[in-house]
Amino acid sequence: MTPQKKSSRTPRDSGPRKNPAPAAKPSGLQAELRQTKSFSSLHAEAFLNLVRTSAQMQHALHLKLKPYGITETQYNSLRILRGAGPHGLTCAEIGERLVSRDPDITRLLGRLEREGLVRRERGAKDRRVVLTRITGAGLDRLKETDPVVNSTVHGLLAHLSQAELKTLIDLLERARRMAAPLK
Amino acid sequence: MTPQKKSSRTPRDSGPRKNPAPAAKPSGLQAELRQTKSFSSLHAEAFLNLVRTSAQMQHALHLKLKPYGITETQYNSLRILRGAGPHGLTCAEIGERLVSRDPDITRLLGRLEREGLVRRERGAKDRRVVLTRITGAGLDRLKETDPVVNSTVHGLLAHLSQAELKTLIDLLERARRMAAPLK
DNA sequence: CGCGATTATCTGTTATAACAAGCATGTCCC
DNA sequence: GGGACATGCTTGTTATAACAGATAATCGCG
Repeated sequence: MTPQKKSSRTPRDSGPRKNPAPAAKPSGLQAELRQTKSFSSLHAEAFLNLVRTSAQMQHALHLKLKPYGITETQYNSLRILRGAGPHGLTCAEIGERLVSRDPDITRLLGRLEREGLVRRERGAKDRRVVLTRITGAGLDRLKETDPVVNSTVHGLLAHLSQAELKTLIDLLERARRMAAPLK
Repeated sequence: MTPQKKSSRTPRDSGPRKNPAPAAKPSGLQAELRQTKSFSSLHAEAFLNLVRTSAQMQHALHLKLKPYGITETQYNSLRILRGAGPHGLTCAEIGERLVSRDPDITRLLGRLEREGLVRRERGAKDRRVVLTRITGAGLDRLKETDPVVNSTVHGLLAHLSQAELKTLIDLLERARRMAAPLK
């Protein structure tokens, strides 16, 4: 039961805030989000830009992949398995290599197996592990979707110069250093 | 020799690279993902870095917010509602301002209402819309979580200089220009 | 008014994400 | 070589994301 008690406290007015920072430079994201206040710090602004840009691009890619009946994570997994070659990989290894974390590799692979894109098999040496390999159908699916992904990603970033891309990559890698690895 | 040929400034190139030889320039992300092949293009490398960095930072924030019983999107919504003041906002307006898209604002707000953090009410003038306002309890929750979010975000990016942050922000905003707005 | 088109939100349904507990090996150490 | 511990995956459960269709109110126009 939610007490839902009526708060005796009226919502504190958010009226003219007392000048928190020099809002001299109206930021682009601030306008996009129709925010009235300026960001509390450059760190916050960078973080929000990062998350928003990532979300927009992932969404764009998602829309492109949808007609092929495959999600970004599934595509990512297939790429990983193709790269791993015929030996296959364990669930843990796949998890480590995924661009963004998935706490349930088992069912992710289960879905891919149900569609015939991968095949799973208990390890012969260590019977605890399950080795997953990509199938011919999986390779075909990748062959079909690779150009879509490549051209989408390229199209999203084509307006930046090589130098700008390198700077961006460098900054992102350095930014990531303080974030704990996804576990 | 690096595959990074400096062709004339046309960003074309980045054709399929079959070169299985060890990459001359081992990128940081490539090592992180234990990839054997080099990235097919700078665009792909930038995209993957972007998505991964965003995911790691969001995950870090998620872990910090979890003890307070609130998700990132919920926190974002409450911030938006606090910023909007006592007039409240419609579902559509909230959706526009969310940093990352949520296709189901109704139930997102429903969960917040169930916890007493927001209150909803049909618009008097236009009875189609539902105006949502933050409650006292919602403001309290924000007061509790704001320092956590601020310090987390700050901690994640504190090792970058102001100039680097500004460059990063600028590049992200420019990168975003080609991505369709989240809808 | 009344009809159709539009807008804004809600509901139903399915799929996936997240977390926690469980089960089957494998390893180590006495 | 047998029991405690570690490892690797699976299963159960709940919450949330995603999408499509339904519902309700408003607006434009004759």
